[in-house]
Amino acid sequence: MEEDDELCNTTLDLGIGLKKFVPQRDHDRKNKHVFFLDLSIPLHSSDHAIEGSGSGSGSDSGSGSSSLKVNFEDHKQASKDSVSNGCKGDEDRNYGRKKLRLSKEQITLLEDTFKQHTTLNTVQKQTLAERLNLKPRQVEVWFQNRRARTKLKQTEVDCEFLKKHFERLSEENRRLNKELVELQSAVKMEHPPQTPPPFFIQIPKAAATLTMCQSCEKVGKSRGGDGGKAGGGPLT
DNA sequence: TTACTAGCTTCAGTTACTTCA
DNA sequence: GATGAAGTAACTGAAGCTAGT
Repeated sequence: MEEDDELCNTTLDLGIGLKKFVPQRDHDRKNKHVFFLDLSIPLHSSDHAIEGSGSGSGSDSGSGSSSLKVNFEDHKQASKDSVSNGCKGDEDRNYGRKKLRLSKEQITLLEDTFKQHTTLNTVQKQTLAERLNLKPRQVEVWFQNRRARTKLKQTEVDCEFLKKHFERLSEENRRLNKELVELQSAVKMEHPPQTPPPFFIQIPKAAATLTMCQSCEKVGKSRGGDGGKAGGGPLT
């Protein structure tokens, strides 16, 4: 019943289809066609997804015995001492591409900053980079990836919500159809000769042949059921 | 005013690397 | 120790915006 309450307090405004991407920020004015799943749902879970997600994979790992361990340990120490940036190579374009593992402290500060604003201007980026002993480019990349993770997480939450809502509507549709059939048979009993033409409420074809995005499939699989997978036809 | 260009930013998609079971 | 999956830092390319010419 908690779900019911949640639904009751929720405004649903959704659409699935192909449309022009509507820019949400001044600097985000791409006008390309994208597949969208547009929801205006104030979900508690959404907030959680944004606040509690990402980068939580214990980056402060002290294990490992490769030569890189030295770098990580050095970096950990360095970030504590604010001496080294732990960055390998002089170029941003690092062809060796040895990956830096950000320290716990660095991630904490990045996360805190991200909670305040998900994009940084040049000054903010520079300042943060100095505080973290990283290059501005690294801060920029982290924010890019963080935004991507947030978006993915949000999409998963939205898909999950849509799935539940669809199931709820399907159930209601079944119930109403059943009720209709019962009423029709009752009317038939009373007025056998003048039977009105029967009509049925059907689930829209498009809804019945929804193609699941990867995120939804993931969620569905992780829940162990059939995931509410409904057909395989592409959306039109 | 319009057209072009350079420099910047963002995003989506991908790659490469690390960690862990 | 080998291996595959998951997580994520870093890269690439496309596209939009702005300022300068």
